Amino acid sequence: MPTIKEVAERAGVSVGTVSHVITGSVPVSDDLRVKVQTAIRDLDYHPNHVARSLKTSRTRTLGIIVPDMTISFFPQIIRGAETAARQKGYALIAVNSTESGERQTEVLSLLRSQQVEGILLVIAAGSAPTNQMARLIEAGIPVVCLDRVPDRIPVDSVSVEDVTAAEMGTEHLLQMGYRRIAIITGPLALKNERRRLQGYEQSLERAGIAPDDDLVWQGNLRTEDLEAMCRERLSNPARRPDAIFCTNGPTALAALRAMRSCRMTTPDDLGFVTFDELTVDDLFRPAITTILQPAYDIGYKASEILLERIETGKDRTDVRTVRLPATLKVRDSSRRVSIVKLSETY
Amino acid sequence: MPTIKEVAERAGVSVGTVSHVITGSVPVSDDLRVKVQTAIRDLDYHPNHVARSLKTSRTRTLGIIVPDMTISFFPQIIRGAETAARQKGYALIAVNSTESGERQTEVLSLLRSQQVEGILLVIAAGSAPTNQMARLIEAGIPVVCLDRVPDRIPVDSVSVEDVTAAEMGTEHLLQMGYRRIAIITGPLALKNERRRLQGYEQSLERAGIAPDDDLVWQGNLRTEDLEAMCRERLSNPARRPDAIFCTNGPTALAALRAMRSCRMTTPDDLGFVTFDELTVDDLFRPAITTILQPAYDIGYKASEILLERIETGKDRTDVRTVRLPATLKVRDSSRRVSIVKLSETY
DNA sequence: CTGTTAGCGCCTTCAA
DNA sequence: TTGAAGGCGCTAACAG
Repeated sequence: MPTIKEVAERAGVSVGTVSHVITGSVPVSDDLRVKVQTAIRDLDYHPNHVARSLKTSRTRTLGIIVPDMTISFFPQIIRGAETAARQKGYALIAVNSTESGERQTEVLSLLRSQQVEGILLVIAAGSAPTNQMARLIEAGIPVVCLDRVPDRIPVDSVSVEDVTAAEMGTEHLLQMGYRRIAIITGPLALKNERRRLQGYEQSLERAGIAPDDDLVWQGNLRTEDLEAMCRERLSNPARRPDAIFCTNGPTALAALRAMRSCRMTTPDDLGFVTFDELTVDDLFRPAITTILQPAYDIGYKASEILLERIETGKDRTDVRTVRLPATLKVRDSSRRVSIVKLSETY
Repeated sequence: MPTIKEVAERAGVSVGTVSHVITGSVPVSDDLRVKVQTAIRDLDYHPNHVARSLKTSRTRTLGIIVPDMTISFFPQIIRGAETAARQKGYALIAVNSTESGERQTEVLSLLRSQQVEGILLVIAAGSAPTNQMARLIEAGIPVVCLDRVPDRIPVDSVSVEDVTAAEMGTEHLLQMGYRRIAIITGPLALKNERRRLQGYEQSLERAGIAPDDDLVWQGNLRTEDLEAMCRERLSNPARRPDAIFCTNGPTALAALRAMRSCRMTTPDDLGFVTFDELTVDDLFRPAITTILQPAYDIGYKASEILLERIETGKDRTDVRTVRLPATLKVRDSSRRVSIVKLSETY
């Protein structure tokens, strides 16, 4: 790898001049500039970003930590964040925490060592991130939380309007005539899961339906556990709900698998609404009624806020909390099937 | 951010000693080591990776460039690559080329500037990467190509057994009784697309079916274009195929959309087989018969090869070409429907 | 406008 | 076993 010195030699100028050409910070005569540019091309010179960063203590790099890139919600966020970062000349490093608190600590440390100038964080479900985040912020590294917002820690965050979104889904099911609506949540340690539960409860209350603990199914994020829980809950016909509302994608997939093994289908046996797209638009059946989160926009917006923090070094005290609206995409799974139609299928 | 110097001061030792403790390269007495470790914790010190890299010219960082992380095939590759890298103590930076040659050049340059020690590359469809890659390799930066393998350039690569996989899909359709099998490919500038086409042709030939140019539908990777092409091809009943074989996921989605707008379904009107999973296992209908690529393994293996190159600085001349086997997952879309059954549906 | 030079934070001889 | 010092490649004064 050629260095700035070699470029200078080849162009017959000093390293200072080469640096001036590269950064554009100081005017250089046309003559020399051309010579330098030629040398750069001839040598296939790429400025050593590492050395530059050491000198300027600016890496122009952001980091983003997501639980698992193979869940389609997250790559969309990353793409949005990447686009916003690139527009400001920043690069984005994406890493997975594999939903593990321990691993999250590792990658956080990795990103710090890499001297990223700011971090976008989707908190791992299995983490108690309080200290970590506090230390980061104390160290002057801005953090913006996405999707999952921690309790009690004053930190910038971008997520969906959880309560409203959950109300939207629940009210839609109510309108379609469902009355015994079960909600399947992820870990209630996550604030956004609690908020979605809250939206559900508010809608029921408003509709004059008494809360029923039997219909609140709290799960973790492990597919097998979730599926087993759903199977068990569905196996008792007496207590069975007439509709299911899932607060996230993995939960919904587990619920659908459980329904299949119980030989139940939607909407024939159960109405069904979930957060997050499970498959590719509505090419496939059953077409699931879905609360769509603007994942790309969440990433984009979070990146913008982070960059603003970085570039203005703004006051830590005014925490920004952005909530973007979700949209309800009504499909087949929430269409109420009449009793007549139901009996016909037998 | 505290520096090694501050740690040294607080521990009452020299920076050299602190460095020795951190790297473990030189023995340090228990007494001083404990003091140093305490100071590190107290100060929440994280070694500056940038400075270390400058000194050692080792970043222990790999880069991976994919066309688009929101296509589910690629995150799986990334996860595999990340896991292999982590096991060797390397970090992985993932970036998107947005399927653009220009952007690919940019991110390649970015990764070089970031001093990554090796690059995993899924070539963007719109790129003529010959020079780029040659220069990288010349500069001593190892590259391993994944999935899409360039022509003519001797470079390590890991991909699926394209020919065999395509034969597998085609033969399955033949066995199910289909005879007019159309193939929809991506850009044939991509070698793996050509190889898949080749597998298809070989299978037809072996079955004594004459090649029919009318049944080879070459597309690009833009959804709208692909869909329009499929719609047009399907609109002429006389020349219509009885089955469709798609060489990649985006193509398959476009084909299915086109079929829907032509009011055709699979398997009723057309048999259907594609490379790559389109939706979540077989929860949804139509359940598409799929050639599954071991995406995670491809990423993992590529990472291993790259790391081997880096750590052994092995001879460039012995190019490694790894082909992993695909598997055929038979589902509904390739089940031949009898004429009787077909007429029943009307 | 151009050249010279002092570090950025760290690791690694080398000497003690 | 410890400490002192040079230098990785670059930028940003500063001097010319």
